[in-house]
Amino acid sequence: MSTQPSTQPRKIEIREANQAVILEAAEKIFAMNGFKGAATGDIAHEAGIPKANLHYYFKTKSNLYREVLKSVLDDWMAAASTFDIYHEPEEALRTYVKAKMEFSRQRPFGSRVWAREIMSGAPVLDNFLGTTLKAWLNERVRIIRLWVREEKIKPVDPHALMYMIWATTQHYADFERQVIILNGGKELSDRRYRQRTD
Amino acid sequence: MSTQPSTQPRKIEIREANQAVILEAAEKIFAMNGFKGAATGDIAHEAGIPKANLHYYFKTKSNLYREVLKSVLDDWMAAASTFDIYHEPEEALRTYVKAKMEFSRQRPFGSRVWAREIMSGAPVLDNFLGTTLKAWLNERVRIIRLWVREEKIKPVDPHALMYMIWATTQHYADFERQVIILNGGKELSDRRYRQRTD
DNA sequence: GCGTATCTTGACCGTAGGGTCAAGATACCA
DNA sequence: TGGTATCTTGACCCTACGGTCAAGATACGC
Repeated sequence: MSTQPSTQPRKIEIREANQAVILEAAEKIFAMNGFKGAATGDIAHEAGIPKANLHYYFKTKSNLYREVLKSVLDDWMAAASTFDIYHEPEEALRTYVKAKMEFSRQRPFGSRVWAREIMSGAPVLDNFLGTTLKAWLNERVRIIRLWVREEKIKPVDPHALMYMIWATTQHYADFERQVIILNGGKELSDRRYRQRTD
Repeated sequence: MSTQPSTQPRKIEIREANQAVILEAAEKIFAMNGFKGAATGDIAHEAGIPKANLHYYFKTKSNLYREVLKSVLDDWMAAASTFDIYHEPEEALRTYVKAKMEFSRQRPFGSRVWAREIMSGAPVLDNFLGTTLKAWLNERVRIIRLWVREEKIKPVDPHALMYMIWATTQHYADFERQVIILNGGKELSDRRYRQRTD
């Protein structure tokens, strides 16, 4: 992307490239220490730029934090949308769980930022949880209830099922350290969880 | 406890009472903001004492943090020990899951301190995870494998099963805010999870 | 009541951290 | 080649925070 001579829109590229670098660094530092515990200086250091430069692109720490969360949210919702690709319970759940596992594996830091945000009382995400996510969950709950009524799956509490999926998939991102230590450093296959979901 | 006139060991009582108050406040603040994000001033405020007094009982923030973790650990291990009360899978798992749910419900802050510690790379708990917990887990894994071999339960990956239990029970403490918002403020029964564990 | 040990607290210190600024460097367009 | 817009950065400011201190208050054994 940046190996081209110097023909196309450069200025914008600089801006976007820098923002991307900062966002990535921020995601990592926020994941490590939470919002209050994260230092903009540390983020800048992680991004390989001086602190003042970071503040040139993101006015405040809060702004930066919100941007990180927004970005994580997008991925989260993308994973969520896979729930509706298939109409049969087996396929739908399997696909969704797989997408969520992918998310945990590919954005462990983002996942942890999310977790920390919720643990802090969701000061920023509160609104999203109460509106978008709640609506999404209600719709999926409706679908699951339908499956149960049609006897396509064993009777389950839909909320409990969704929470269990979230909890388990998230566990591998958030508690990575614990899992790694307990497994003696090995990685895991994710096939098994999908079996247990229905 | 403190309504007695003034007959028994008072000095010690003062010390212990104050330490208890501070520890409780600390658990809450650490749960909210993590180790780096927590301010000793905030903890003191939460405990209703001046900051200097807090430092009289706990020399450093790290000391205090370690004490909180140790206390949480005790409860965690107590819950763990219920695994071995019964010898049949059904009872053993049911009891264990119930104990873990109780733990999540009664010490949500402690649970979050734990989670944050792990998410930060377990700087303090690292040693515990690698020794005590690992040993404990290995033994339970052995037991579960035995159950599978004896065909007492369906074949499962023991590690995956334990992680799922941990993840799900912990979810209710750590993501309390999310669960509450999504449920419109209602509490939950815990009966259902036990069913889904085997 | 007196002396000693413990406890309490406001004031203080040094460093760290969020954010600003103004002077220079770079890119781009004519 | 010059001019403008964007970018870069060291130095700086101010508040917050971890931790100390010393002077006073309290408890308690004698």
